Amino acid sequence: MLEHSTELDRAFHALADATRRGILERLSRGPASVSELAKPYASSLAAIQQHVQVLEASGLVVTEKRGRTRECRISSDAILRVEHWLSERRQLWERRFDQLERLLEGEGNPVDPKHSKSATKKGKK
Amino acid sequence: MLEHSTELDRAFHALADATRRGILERLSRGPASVSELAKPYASSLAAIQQHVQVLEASGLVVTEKRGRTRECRISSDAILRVEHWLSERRQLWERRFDQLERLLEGEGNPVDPKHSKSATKKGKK
DNA sequence: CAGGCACTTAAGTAGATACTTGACTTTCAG
DNA sequence: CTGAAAGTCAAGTATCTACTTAAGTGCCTG
Repeated sequence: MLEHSTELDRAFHALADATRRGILERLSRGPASVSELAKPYASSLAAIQQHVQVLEASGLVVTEKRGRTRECRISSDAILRVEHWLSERRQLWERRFDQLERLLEGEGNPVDPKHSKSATKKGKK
Repeated sequence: MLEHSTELDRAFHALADATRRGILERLSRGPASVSELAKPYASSLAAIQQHVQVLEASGLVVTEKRGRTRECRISSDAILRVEHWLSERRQLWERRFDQLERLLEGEGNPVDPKHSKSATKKGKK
């Protein structure tokens, strides 16, 4: 993977770091400046600013310069797009799994009880 | 971040690679062996196997050795946990945002039309 | 049981990453 | 105007990562 960085690449990469997730947690409680974001951490301000840049490049965070400070905010839209990618894959798999289960039940075969919970909550069609 | 790798760290890191996301997409359509997963890619089998190891370490994929092949499957549970982390942060932010908006409306102040869509769908209390 | 298939392990490498320190640039307060 | 505050930019460095090739290991098949 040394090539085209998609939005998802950047978003997941941004999320794959505990410091950046911590910044997102802080921002989920309201906007903050770079130095406010840096306070909980031992690292240098420059390090946190670089994290903010990564978050902004990923779209998960938007920022705006206000005088000599920079206001950082979460972008729900970008987070939603990541959530959707995940839930689509998961639902595709779960749907397939449930179909298979119904098929086995129809044939009278027993089903692995380890998974039966996800089967019992389907009332579709 | 050179220290404790949490489940989220590993999951997001696993997701931050297009090849691994491709593997997940393939697995969302059903289980597969390592060499089946490798087919669409130009890389060596060893490379794909390493990706599978990363995915398994993250919990997003579970595998089971069957004879001389290894069957790989998606774990919805692990994906769900990642989805939850994201949606909780997003919802926290959206709730805060909507509260602020209601507050401003109460004072008769205009609201940034760029965001008004998320304001109009709240009828709570 | 010989040979092959499907991984697995190991070692090595080029290219990212996360951090640091230090030098600016802007802005705002006095 | 002066200086401190809040960022920003630029190197430089220690790690990490994704890949590769080469050499196993264990399980079938003929």
